Amino acid sequence: MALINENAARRSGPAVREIYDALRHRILTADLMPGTGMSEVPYSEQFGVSRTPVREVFRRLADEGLLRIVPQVGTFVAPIQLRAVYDSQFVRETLECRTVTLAAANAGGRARDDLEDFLTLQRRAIRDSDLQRFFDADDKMHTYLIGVAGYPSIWELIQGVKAQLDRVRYLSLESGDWLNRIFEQHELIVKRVIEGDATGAETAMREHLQSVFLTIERLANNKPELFEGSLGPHVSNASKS
Amino acid sequence: MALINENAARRSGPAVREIYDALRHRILTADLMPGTGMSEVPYSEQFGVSRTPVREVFRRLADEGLLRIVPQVGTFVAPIQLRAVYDSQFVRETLECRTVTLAAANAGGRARDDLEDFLTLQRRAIRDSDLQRFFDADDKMHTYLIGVAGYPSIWELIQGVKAQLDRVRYLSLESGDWLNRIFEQHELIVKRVIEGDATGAETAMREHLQSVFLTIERLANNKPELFEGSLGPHVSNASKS
DNA sequence: GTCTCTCCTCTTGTATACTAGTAACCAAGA
DNA sequence: TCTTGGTTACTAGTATACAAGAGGAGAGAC
Repeated sequence: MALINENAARRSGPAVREIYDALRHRILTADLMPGTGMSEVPYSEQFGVSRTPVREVFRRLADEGLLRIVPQVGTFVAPIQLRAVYDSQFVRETLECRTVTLAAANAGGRARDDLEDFLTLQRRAIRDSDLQRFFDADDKMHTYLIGVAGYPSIWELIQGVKAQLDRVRYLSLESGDWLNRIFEQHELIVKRVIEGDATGAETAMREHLQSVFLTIERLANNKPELFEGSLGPHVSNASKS
Repeated sequence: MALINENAARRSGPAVREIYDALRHRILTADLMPGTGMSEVPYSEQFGVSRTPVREVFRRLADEGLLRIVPQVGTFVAPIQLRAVYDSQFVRETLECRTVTLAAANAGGRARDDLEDFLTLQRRAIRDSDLQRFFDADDKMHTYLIGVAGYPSIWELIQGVKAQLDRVRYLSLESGDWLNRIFEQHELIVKRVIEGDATGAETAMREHLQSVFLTIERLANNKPELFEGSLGPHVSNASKS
């Protein structure tokens, strides 16, 4: 699994790494829509390599829940499973709320400067309406906070889980005002971390992450064809053995 | 990563699945010690298959942090990285403490019966000194509690993270009295979940998981040659960009 | 004795050929 | 018209062959 080791596919040959990054990005940004057929041969031709590295990439993306490999039939872009999205949100929220608490306890003067730099980056990205750059700066800030908490490597794990959330985020194509609201939430988080207000930071982080989650539920209601599984909240399931 | 989709290697051909299970178990139980060389050819002969499925298994285990693939050189059983162990513990503790809180809120009459069944299984395993059976029942109970909380699929994620902890657990070869202590902790958790005492259940779970952690530090002190990286606790790292 | 260069062997990375299973299509019959 | 049978095309799974790099052993020079 992704924790522990540096980056997932980055250890392999250059072909694998490149193809992995490209395909993952195309899936997350919904350039490849859920359900799209993905058989190995066309992509090996497209990237100018043999089936082997493409196959390795497919396998890895399937492990991440982004592809679905059906033996002897084909490989398809996985539908967005609402259950998986809910679970991913739960994991991310639980871990990041805990780490931001620790971050607030740990943050020193240097962290203050660094965090303000991240906010500046985001402010500029909004000014230039550069969504990708904003998302990058967003990710970097979350990564940084987890590092300040003392557990930098778990960002890798969150990254994997977050893939499901990002897919929805890109699909919902949000703009303008929404970015400002996210940014204000970031400001509040940073403020409380710098102040050392652990409880307040946790609250701010939870509200932040949950507001992103609202986007998801809105999309699930508007475009149910992209999803698989019911929308209902989890029910206590005490009947399993 | 591993969340979202059912089991990791279970989707592949029978060869891959079988080899994956076998090798993973051998690594976790320290039958294959950290540092052992693992080149592809001998194992393909041993399992009577070609390099391809073995290679796929190696890559998957490398993703889990159990193998380390060095291109053009060889593949080795990964050393136990203390940092990774600490991080794994953090993730598991954070997630399971949260889920047990929810479980305590959700648990109904059926859960009560099921949980008591799990305890009975464990009691018998201890009576028979059957370590493997105890570990299995242990895992099943944790899985069940996460299911009651409403997020059954995140057990997959914890499972992956837990691999690092399990390696240490098997290496330290604990016995007798230790099992009883674990069992008592389980009893306390179950008791509080059934009572609906969310806070109490969380506390019990945290103490339970952290006690496993003590084992780790003991082993790290006794057999440092199996480990890689320093033993010190995490330090706030606010210097990263 | 020691250092260096070369070559050989072993490793993983990649390409290609072969196997086997699925599904869709089409035709023949009721 | 519907059903059923077989044929065909396509898929992923596996085996094997080849390429490229790392590392160690051994020979030679100093």
